[in-house]
Amino acid sequence: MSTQRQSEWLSQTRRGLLEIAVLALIERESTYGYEIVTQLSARPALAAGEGTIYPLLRRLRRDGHLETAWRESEAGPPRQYYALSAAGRAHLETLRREWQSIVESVNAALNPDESS
Amino acid sequence: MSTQRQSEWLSQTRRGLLEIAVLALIERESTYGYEIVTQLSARPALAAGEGTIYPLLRRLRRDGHLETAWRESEAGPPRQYYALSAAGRAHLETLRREWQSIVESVNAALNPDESS
DNA sequence: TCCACTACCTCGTTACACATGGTACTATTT
DNA sequence: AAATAGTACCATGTGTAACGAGGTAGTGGA
Repeated sequence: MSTQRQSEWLSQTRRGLLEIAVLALIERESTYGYEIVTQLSARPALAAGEGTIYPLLRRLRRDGHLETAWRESEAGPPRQYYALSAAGRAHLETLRREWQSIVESVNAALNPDESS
Repeated sequence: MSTQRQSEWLSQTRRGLLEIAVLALIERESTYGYEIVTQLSARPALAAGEGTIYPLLRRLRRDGHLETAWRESEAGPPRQYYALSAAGRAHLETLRREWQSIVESVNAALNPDESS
């Protein structure tokens, strides 16, 4: 498989966006790294390989936004499940607001004076 | 003045987004670096200092997306005006589409099954 | 003369996406 | 029994961009 080559612009833009997307996925349901990579690959704009997702997850845990628990799988190696901490939920709410603000700003720049 | 301290997340997320915003501003009307910094500072989500904008403009010119011309100012030092090249216009159209796709993907992740 | 504003620029730090490659367990095929 | 494919984790090196800090000039007013 291997994630297909993305445009350089997309690669740069994904920074931060992946964080909000991953937090949202985990908010929906506690899950693990490999599954997140698989889910994201369904959306080309957010598709990211393991070399991106695993470091991101460890970073979010390091910063106290995620809690982890090892759980066995019926078939295959054990999985490390991630869940939002209280701080993580608050963080996601902040990012939601900032994301909203970014979308408005970029759209405003793209569509000059959309009067009314 | 000096651009006020932004969140780390915003700083990372701005990558690429600044490019589309700056190209859109220049598409609207040929302008120069200092003016762009001033205009962006009106939108906190996209506010960026000179240390960010000037390198970005030079990068866009280097890649053939912008053309430049020095023009005198009635008061103050001369200004370097930027305008979109044909390649720059095409590039902006591509980014518009990719941006649209990103917004849809992130919103879909943030709002699970919004069944009409 | 000094200060503030305009307008350009460079450099060093830091952070992150990504490709590559590695380990290990399970299940299926030969 | 050995090989293969799929699952699931991880680490390292490279390249790029945002940002802060600092520097150079020109203009105009106190």
